[in-house]
Amino acid sequence: MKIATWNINGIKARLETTLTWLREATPDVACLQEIKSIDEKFPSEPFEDLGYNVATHGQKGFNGVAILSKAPLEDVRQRLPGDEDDEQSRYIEATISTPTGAVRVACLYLPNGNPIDTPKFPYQLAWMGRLETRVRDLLAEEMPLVVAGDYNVIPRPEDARRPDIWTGDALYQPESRAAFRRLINLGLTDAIRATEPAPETYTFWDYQAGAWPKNNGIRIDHILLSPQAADCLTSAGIDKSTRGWEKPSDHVPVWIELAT
DNA sequence: ATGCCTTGTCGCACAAGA
Repeated sequence: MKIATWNINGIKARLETTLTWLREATPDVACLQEIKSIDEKFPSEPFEDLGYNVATHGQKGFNGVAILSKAPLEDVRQRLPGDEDDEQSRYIEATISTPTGAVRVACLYLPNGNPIDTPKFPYQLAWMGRLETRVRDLLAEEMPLVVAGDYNVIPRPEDARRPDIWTGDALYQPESRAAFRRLINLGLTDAIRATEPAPETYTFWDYQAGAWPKNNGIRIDHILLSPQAADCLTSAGIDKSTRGWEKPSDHVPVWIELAT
């Protein structure tokens, strides 16, 4: 079973690109972030034509997440628990059944905490605390769990081409990196790290200042696996070439293959 | 230090992204 995640930066602007990638990569499950669309306006039909079931949690203009799955989506849950006043659409979960058992897939778009001297940074940290609580609860169910998405966290210096330029950025603050480590320390496996990809392969390159041609990238899109899922991990990768396509997203897809 | 691009918005400039 191939499970992928991609921050597409707008479904309206990226529909054809997303469809092209799906035809080439043929993931069984695709977690999408920043759909920037309300649920009613999400173009489900072209994805259904490719054989996908669609579950979305969108909002107007910003944010928004979706899960596409060739197998039926069960027990879909929208919103991250822990703050009833949080109006931002950044989280959706579903169970996907396979012949050998079920996998719980969580698709997230973790808040970008910038600028760090505004309420956005504590919102990011609080959101990460809620995520830790939710993952702890899901781990207790002992079902294979895949937590995939745009984490907006650079975990380590080697996850940036130039870590020095990120020192004042929310993505690279000691607090957000510590929160990411706390998540990992619940017992999750970072699939890309576990499979030792080529060095200096990132998942995001800014549109500005020639970041892509200079390979001035960062690794902020991650797929974290529970022990039951990590036991099934056979390969993982980053579809870097999509960044060079026409009208690209600034993120590229990350994927895993599970032997289920 | 800031903008550099890109997207979406009841556009005609601005917010937000990272």
